[in-house]
Amino acid sequence: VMTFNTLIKAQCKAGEMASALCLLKHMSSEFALVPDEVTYNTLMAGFIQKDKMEEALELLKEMKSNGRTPDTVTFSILINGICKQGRFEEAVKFMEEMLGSGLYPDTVTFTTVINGFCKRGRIEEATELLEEMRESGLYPNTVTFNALINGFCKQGRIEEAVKLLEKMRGCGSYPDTVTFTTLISGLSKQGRMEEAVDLLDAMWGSGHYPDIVTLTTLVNGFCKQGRMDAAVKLLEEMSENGLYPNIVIFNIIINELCKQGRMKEVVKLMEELRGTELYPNTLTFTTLINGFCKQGRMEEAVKFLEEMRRSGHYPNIVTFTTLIHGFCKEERIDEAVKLLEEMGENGLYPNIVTFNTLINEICKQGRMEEAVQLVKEIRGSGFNPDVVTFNTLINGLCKQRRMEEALKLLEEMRGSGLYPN
RNA sequence: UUGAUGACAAUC
Repeated sequence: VMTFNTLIKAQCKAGEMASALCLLKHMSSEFALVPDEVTYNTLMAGFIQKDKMEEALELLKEMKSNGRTPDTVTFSILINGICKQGRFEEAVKFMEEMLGSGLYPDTVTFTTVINGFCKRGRIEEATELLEEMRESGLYPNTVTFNALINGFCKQGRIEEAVKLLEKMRGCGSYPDTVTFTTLISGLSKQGRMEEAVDLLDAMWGSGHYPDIVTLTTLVNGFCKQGRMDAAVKLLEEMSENGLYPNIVIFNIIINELCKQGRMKEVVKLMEELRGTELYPNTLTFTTLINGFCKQGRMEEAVKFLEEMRRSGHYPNIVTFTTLIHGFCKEERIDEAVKLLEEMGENGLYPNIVTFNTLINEICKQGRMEEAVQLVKEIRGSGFNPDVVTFNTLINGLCKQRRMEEALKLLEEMRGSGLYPN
């Protein structure tokens, strides 16, 4: 069983859930092995990682009907799935249900929910949960604090994030490479590159050495500031420390070249990547496709979509939305619609960004009634309009001098817990 | 053998 669990885990890690399920079938049918808690937990975690909650719950059922009892790990996995969907009330309910079945949420369970709150910018609730955790006798660890620090950084609240370092020590945990990188990322996003580099320098003395993620974070920071030279210099320095560029670094550079409209160089770079160990991934291709879309060069964008598929990478929702936006911008609506249909055929569903893209297009055509109607439908299908949705609609109305309606939407926006930016 | 934290792509 352990052997199969290991194999199943490997498939899950590779995102090959169909093969993982295949292994589950085989272990009982061909080898008369009985899957255990670990088997099911592994599979459920694999599905959650791919945002496939339904399938995870299906496995939970199967697990129970095969006489296996969900344990603390099972609950943590499912709670993670619920948090990823932003359904925190249910997550908390799940934690209570745990207690009902004699299981106690542990540090990982709490950290999962704390991280969920942080990811959605709900820091205050995350902080409350930290207190609750301590009250119930559990010790937050480095991961718990890292999640919180990341939450503050993502909101641009770096000073508060730094303050958490002291609290961290007070709780007997210590910062690690992730802690430093999280702070460096926060500083970089604010354009505070000098401080970010200071922190990098401090890492060497702390015993928590920068890793490839730290490096990519800084390279991205420099590129976004338009300081490619600084990025390249850092890459050279770091290669002396044994840190070499990976595909993420190239994705960042490709993105920057695209932003500068240097498409010839990008295409050349892509060719140079062939025959190296750096394999372009979905993000590489999507970045490139976006570059061509932004230049209005849709034929080339589509050409790379095909190349992407040929090299075994599936376009995802971001890829499709990028192309749909590109076609809309060029007023080639028929082709945009065709892509929407193709998405469905590929088992991909529009997300809020896709909808915002469509709403924007409808607004630009001055069809405000239809735009508002579409938002209603989106709501009905379980999506929450976000800040961009409202901005798009408000902008559309303002362009038509329909200020009363725009102001009404502003209120509606506030009413649904969104902060106008 | 299973669960939580940091980097890169799309919309206003």
